[in-house]
Amino acid sequence: MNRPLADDGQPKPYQVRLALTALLGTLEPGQPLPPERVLAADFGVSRSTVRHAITDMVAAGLVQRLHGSGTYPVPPKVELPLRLASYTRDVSDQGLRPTSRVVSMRKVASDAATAAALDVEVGSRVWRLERLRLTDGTPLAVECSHLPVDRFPDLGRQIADDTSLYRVLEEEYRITVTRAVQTVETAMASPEQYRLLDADSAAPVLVLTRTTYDQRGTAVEHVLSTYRGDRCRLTAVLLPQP
Amino acid sequence: MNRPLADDGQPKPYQVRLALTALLGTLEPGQPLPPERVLAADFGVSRSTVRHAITDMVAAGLVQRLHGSGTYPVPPKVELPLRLASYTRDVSDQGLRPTSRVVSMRKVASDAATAAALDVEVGSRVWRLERLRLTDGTPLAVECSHLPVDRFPDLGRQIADDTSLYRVLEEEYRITVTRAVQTVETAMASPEQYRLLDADSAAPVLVLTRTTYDQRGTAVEHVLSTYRGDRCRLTAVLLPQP
DNA sequence: TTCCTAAAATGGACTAGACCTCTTGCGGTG
DNA sequence: CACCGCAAGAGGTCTAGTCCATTTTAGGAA
Repeated sequence: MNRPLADDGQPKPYQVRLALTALLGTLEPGQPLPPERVLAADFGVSRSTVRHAITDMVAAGLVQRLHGSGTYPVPPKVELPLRLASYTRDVSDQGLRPTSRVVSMRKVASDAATAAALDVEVGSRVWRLERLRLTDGTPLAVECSHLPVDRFPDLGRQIADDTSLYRVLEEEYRITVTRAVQTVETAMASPEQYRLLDADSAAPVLVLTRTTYDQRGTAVEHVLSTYRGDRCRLTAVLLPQP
Repeated sequence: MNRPLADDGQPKPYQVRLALTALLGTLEPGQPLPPERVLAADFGVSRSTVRHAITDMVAAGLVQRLHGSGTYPVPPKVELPLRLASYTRDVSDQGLRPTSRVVSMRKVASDAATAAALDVEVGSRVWRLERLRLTDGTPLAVECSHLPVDRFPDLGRQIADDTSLYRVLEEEYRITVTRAVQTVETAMASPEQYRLLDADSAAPVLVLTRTTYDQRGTAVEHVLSTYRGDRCRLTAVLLPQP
């Protein structure tokens, strides 16, 4: 098959991307795109240009690359409500199966940002709980929570895979989270992160930071979550300001 | 100056990125990074690899490229509260000067997504208002609003640069927005968009869609906004669910 | 001095290709 | 039939280079 580009003066990677997006619609489910080298020959561009286009499509969440196998269409995004609920509920509300894996759990000295958020002294002991969040077995996010050790001394023994942190706080420490401040921004993943997320090195991620407060208004937890931008969309319901 | 990489097995663009991030801290404000060709020679890598690293840093919001001039550090991000307030207020609350430019204003036939959001028939006439949002004169977002023509017949004459749409709705049509549903996701910008935004073609953007409802619960407006991911961060205050 | 122009320097957009790792599938071996 | 090994083919990484577009700068003309 030969499909040379009708060059319209737009950047070539963009033209290739449009052509590939159209091609996607004609594929059977589970069928990969033609190999990069074939596409390069067919379109009359270099393989680098094809890779540039596909990298953009990966970032846009249209396709995923499987090393050694091929480039495949991907299923639609997971919806993540911006609300004060647990990851478990957010995901299972969509009929997907949420799981968590504890990557690491240890005591560290708090850095400046964490200390400021939790209103403790810089360098004081905090738990650092790093978890991998999955939907239907596929990695969606890396979540790194920080909580003061002196308030939650036994947390290290109370957390395991698929344990809800908020449930532990409620049942073991009688703490209910009542308010949170959250920020959202884009970034590029670090190698450590995209390794855990099984994602492409060029994939943009959504970085969410959240500080959670209890019923007395005291900061309980400071979280930094890194979501695969190609696999989720945040939603929020906005109401008038006081 | 010669700073060859102490290759640690990580991807070279990542090593270069770390080295450049460190270098950033030593720069005087307003001073550019060394030219790409110089960095390539200094680090002992190809120029493509340096460009790859810098592209990641642009996406991460650390630097900006100026064609023909150099690659410069960039100021910190604009905070955008996820709340039911106007763009004007969000930006001016941070001591920045918000302006808007009407890119186009015309009547179109509504597409499926817009029709569903506004609860009108597919193909019915809607205003399509495309505006460029700027802070201190720098492009931040492209905002494309859709409103039903039959409810707002004279909107075309009532909107100009720096006009607040919500003020027109309130003063001319006695409509107050009381609720909105918003989604956030990442994407890559189209050439049209990054031209307007004066951004890099590889820059990820935050795509926000918002449907706004009036005091009677009727959908008033459907907006698709494309924000430069390197220039803003969204914030939200979360409260318990009903 | 001031202004214009041409050259130099910079980022932008590719191409062509080498070499790597990982997956897949085929064929031989037991 | 089951298993293993290997080769082909896929994506991953990186180099070296060409030519273009834009900005900056230096030098010459007025």
